Amino acid sequence: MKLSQRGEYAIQALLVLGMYHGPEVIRIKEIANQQNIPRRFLEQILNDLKSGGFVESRRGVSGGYRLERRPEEITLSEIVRHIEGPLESSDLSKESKKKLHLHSDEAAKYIINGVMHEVQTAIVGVLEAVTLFDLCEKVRNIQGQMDDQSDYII
Amino acid sequence: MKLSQRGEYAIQALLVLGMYHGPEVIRIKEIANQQNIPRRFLEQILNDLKSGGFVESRRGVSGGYRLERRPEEITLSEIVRHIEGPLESSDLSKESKKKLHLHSDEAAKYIINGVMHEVQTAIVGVLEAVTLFDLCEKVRNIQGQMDDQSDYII
DNA sequence: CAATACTTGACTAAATTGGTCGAGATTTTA
DNA sequence: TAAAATCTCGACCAATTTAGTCAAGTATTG
Repeated sequence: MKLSQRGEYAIQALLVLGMYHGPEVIRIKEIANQQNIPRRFLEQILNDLKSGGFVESRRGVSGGYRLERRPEEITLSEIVRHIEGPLESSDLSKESKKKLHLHSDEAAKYIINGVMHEVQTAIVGVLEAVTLFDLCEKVRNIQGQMDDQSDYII
Repeated sequence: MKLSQRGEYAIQALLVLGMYHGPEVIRIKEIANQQNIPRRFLEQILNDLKSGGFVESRRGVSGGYRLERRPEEITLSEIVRHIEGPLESSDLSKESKKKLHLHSDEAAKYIINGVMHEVQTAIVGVLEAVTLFDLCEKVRNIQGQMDDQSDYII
């Protein structure tokens, strides 16, 4: 599984909002600059994240975005699911009654689908376990290392 | 992760070849009919599988395809990797020296990449553990169930 | 040599991806 | 209250990928 550019940008944006999480709002332009994301594209993405209940916005001259929920309550699987579409496709193996009326191509598809469902479960397992907060921590960690060197640029 | 149609067809085709594995060769048309795969498209796919070392072919009037290796030696991860491209993208976290010269967008990308690498490892873990032989067994199983009912069609 | 089957490479239509853009609606602040 | 800054909404667009199709060729068998 590879993340689409859109997906990566979405997580980057949420990461910024997570790092500076508080009552204050952050302008789209700041996020775009800091993360080097095309501004207009980011608008679209943040809008999408808004309708997904991840962020809320304020309009007007001192407007911007902030997280709607706390970083520790936002899991990566939710984000990816919202932005890239469903992580799990319908599991045919649940409909075990139909199992007895399969043509041989259906049998093959059925079996393959079963394995792919295992794969999806594994993916969700990983993504479920990581919260936005976790990601922020990691970023803080490597930024801490950078402080030790004191030759970095932000 | 979702399989492309091409990927699903490839596995279906290999499954057929696995089920009837032996010295004999199976015609493309039979596979196409049995699995309901567009014939011309399947040609392309089998060709690809051939160059990947999964199948071998015989030309001429009694030609066809057969597995080049035994079903128990072909793992799903190999198939998917060959047909859908690399399962694992380069792991930035291995290059741990660079870790100290990251702009903040690079830091974010770096962290995200790390998690996605975990995801890929999980995916490979599942696919690695399943051989073509395993899939054949499963198909035989549900076909056995169908025999018990004796109202199925092939 | 005729029929059958794989081989190769070009071609195409439709969907997806990665953006861009214009015009409008809101809110702040001078 | 008007200007300026900011989000909002939907349409638009080019490039890439996906899912096939097709024609002409090569090999093998009977």
